[in-house]
Amino acid sequence: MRTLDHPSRGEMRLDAVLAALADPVRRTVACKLNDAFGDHACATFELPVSKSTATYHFRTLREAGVIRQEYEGTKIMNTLRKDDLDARFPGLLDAVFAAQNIERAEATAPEYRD
Amino acid sequence: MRTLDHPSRGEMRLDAVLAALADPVRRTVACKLNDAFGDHACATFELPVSKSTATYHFRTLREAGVIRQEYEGTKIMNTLRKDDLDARFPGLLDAVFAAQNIERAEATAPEYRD
DNA sequence: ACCATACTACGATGAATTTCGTACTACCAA
DNA sequence: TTGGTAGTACGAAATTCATCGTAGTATGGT
Repeated sequence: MRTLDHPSRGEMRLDAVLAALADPVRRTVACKLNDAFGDHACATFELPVSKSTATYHFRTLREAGVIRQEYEGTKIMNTLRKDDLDARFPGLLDAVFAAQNIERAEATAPEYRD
Repeated sequence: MRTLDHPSRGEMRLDAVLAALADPVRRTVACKLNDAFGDHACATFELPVSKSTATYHFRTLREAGVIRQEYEGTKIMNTLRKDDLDARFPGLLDAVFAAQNIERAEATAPEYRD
């Protein structure tokens, strides 16, 4: 059985979490996991990068503690570590997702902001 | 009179804000501006980097919209753009500062976390 | 006018990040 | 057992980032 290393709550570092979420590809992954319920295999994300680059981004998210990755047969199921993140850095994840939704809304709607 | 460019609220990008705050030196600057009241010249921060590197970090923060920089004689006064950030990305700054304080507390106290 | 102060601009350098292709492994299904 | 699927490992290239030193600019003070 293959397993992957994850940081414990206390091992999560703010540097790593912010750096993980600063990248648009990775932030998209985290947001999708937050919106969609449950687990999702890496392949279901349709990221604008190659397969090996996707592997790199998923690993970065996992090592920062943002997602949990567990083998299920030949697939890897990804889940957002929302409870752990909320316990470690309260409000951070929600604020980032809210911010992301604000920008996403702007991208498709007329711009009244400013 | 010398002036410096700042993004408007609507021009602030989440990518840039998160990247700015992901760096420990820059996050320290932002936190100090949040804690200490009012403006502060660049030189008062005692950062663990050279003067030209400090310039680079302050510029990065300004261009992301995190701080405002205004000349005052030969000095530059830095202020946290808290109102603007709160309006643009509600809760983000507070969550980051809270997270930073959690880590800072761990660094000096016995570790009961996890 | 001169000097000191506070900071910038520029160019260089090394480190880290992001990207990819190719080759590989593990697992499942027929 | 043969093949397909899902993802990794590794090495390489391109880009970005963080760092610095040196030289320079504006401002204020003496």
